[in-house]
Parts: sequence; C-alpha cells; structure tokens
Amino acid sequence: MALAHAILATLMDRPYCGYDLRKRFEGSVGFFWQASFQQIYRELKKLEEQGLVHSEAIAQESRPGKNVFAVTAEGEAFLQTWIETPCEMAPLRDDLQVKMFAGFVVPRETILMELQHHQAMHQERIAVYHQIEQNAFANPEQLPEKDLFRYLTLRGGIQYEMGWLTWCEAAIAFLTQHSASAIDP
Amino acid sequence: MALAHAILATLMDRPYCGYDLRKRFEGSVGFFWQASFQQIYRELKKLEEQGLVHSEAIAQESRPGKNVFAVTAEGEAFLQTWIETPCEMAPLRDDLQVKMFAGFVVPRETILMELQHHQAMHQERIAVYHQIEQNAFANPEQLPEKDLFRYLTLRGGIQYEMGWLTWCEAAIAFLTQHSASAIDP
DNA sequence: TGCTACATGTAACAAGTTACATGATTAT
DNA sequence: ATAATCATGTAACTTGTTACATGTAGCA
Repeated sequence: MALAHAILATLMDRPYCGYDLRKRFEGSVGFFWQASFQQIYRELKKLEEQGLVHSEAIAQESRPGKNVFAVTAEGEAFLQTWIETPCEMAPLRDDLQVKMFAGFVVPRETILMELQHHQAMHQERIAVYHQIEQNAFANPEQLPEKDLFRYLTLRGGIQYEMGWLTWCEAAIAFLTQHSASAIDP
Repeated sequence: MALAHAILATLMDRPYCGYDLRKRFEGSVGFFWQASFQQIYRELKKLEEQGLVHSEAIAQESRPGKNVFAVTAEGEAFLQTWIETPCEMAPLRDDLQVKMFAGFVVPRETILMELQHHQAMHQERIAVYHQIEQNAFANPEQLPEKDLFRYLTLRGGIQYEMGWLTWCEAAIAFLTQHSASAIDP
C-alpha cells in the first residue's frame, strides 16, 4: 500500500511526469523506497482513478508529450491521514542474514568474502550519503521546514547503513579470530 | 526467490512440518525473513516438485497427521550455490522514512509521537534479542560451529535495530530542539 | 460452551519483477 | 552508425497478503 504514499509524498514537492518520478525513485526517494517505472505508471493510473492525483497532458516540441501528475486536495488529506496513523516497524527481509544463518553449510572463507563485499557496499553508500549531506545540508540548524525533514530522512539512511557496516566489521573480526577452529574442506 | 532459501536454511537444522516451519518463521528466522504459512505451504509444494526437499507423511494418534519435509542432496547443493553467489544489499522499503520525507504536511507533534512509538518498539525488540543472547550465547567464544553463525545472525539483528534506535533518538532530539521555529496550525 | 493449539489447505487479490514494444531526439 | 535520453505503455509471471474453509484434541 505504501507505494501510493511514497508517490504522493514525492508529488507534494512539485508535480512530476511518470518518467521524472521514476528518476526520483532511483535517487533520493529510492534510498528508502524503490519502485520500477512499471510499478509507478500502474500506481499513478490507480491514484488518478481514486481521485488522489490529477494529470495534465503537456505537449512538447521535439520531445514526446508528457502527463504531469499533481496531488489533489483529497490526495493530500489521504497522505496526512496515513502519516497520522501509527505504523509497525518495517519488516526485514535480508538475504545476507539468511546466508549467515545457514553459514555452516559452506567453507568459512565464502562467508568472509561475502561479508567483505557487503562491508564495501555499505561504505560506498555511506560515502554517497555524506556527500549529499555536505552538499545540501551543510547547516542543518538553519534549514527551512521542508528541508529539515529531508535532512532527517537522510540521517535515517546513514544510521541504517552504519548499523549494517558495524555488524559486517564485527562479524569479519569474529570469524577471523575464531578461524583456528574452522574445518575447511 | 529467497523464501525458498530461507526454508532450506531452516530445514538444514532438522526436518519440519509446515506448521512447525511457520512457527520458526514467527520467531528466530522470522526476525530476518518473515513469511505467512500460506507462503510456506505454497513454497514447500514447489520445492518438492523441484526435488529440493522430500516429504514424509507421519500419522499421529489423537492429532492430525503431518507432512515432514527434509532437504535432499540437491537441495543442499542448491543452497550452497546460492550462498556462494554474491548478492546485493537488501533493498529498503520503510514506511517511517516515507512519513519523515513528507513530514512537513502534518503538525510536528504527529511526527514526534510516531518517532517515540518506533523508538519504543526498537527498544523492545533489542531487549528480546539481548535476552536470547544471554540465554543461548552467553559464551560466544566457545560456541560450536553451527551456533557461531546463529550468534552472528542475532548480532546482525541487534546492530540493525540499534541503527534505527540511534536515529529515532537523534531525530526526536533534533525536532524537539528546533521546535521553536515550528509553525503548527 | 468456547478458546487455543494442532494441522493443512484453497481462492482472490495486491504488489513487485522481468521482458517486450514503440518512437523521437541528441550526443559520441 | 549507435548509444543514451526522453516518454509511455502492455503482458506474463512471481511474491506477498487477506480471507475463507475444515476438523480434532485439550483446557478452563
């Protein structure tokens, strides 16, 4: 259900056509809610049927025309109601945790390599986030209302990644220190 | 695809019937991969068709009979191959992050309450994890091979929750300190 | 009497993924 | 030439969720 809300939240910024929306779901919004453009087009159609967004066809010279979507008053109310309704923690579904759980069925070296791989990916992601932080939120104390929430969202992404990175480092250290007892084939 | 792997990983411990499998997916396994029993039954059927698990009907007195599933040699090889294949970071899809992103459309108090709600939920979850840690992994240095991976999986859950908790606390502090500039209706 | 636990499923629907399809413009 | 960008979609499939359906045993 929350893809609808993620789209509405993005359209609260300003109207977007499907193509541009999808680009936001690759970048900023996509860091905490990813969606393919097929999903976005499908959802936009549904949101329009429900009267939560409204589209306007805009013809362009030397480019395909676009349908630009904007949130209606009903859409904004719908979004507000959803935000006001308490929600549960996002459920976790993590391949790497499944791998770790069954780690005893492969040589330890295999798990160690995968941990190092993920450690590197999380480091890279954190670097990207820090870059954005420096560029857009250098002075978090003096941010206008809207940007303040964007800043906190970004901080959420950073803390999330830090959690995984800390774990990767600790798990690598642990498996390395206890490798004497490893029985590799 | 990874539900299949999560089931195989669980069945590597010992054979389970669908009902008991589902219980594991409520508790331990469910902390990093949840699945409803409808999903589990459906997937078990498919895994059996593919020859990755094998079931045995066991009649019981004064209880319904059960189908107990065990991993086949092909199933174990399949699981090993999957673990050896590097995977991407798990994609994030988090309602609370969407709410934060669009936080400016509701009074600040609304967001603060939701943050406190999530803070409490993460604290509770961490308490549960710490309890398991003390009960089952009091001496991580001297764990047998298999339990060692279970311990690291649990540590992953703890770090993950810590990441979110740290963020909740920081975001609450930030919004509280900067509430002077809030424009509540 | 009604609730929980045991045990397994079907059906319908919603959400997410992968592949296919079209067609113009602009940059290399 | 050909690749990338802009712009929108359909079709088929897999996953995940919700609701319905059935029946026994044991407990309060």
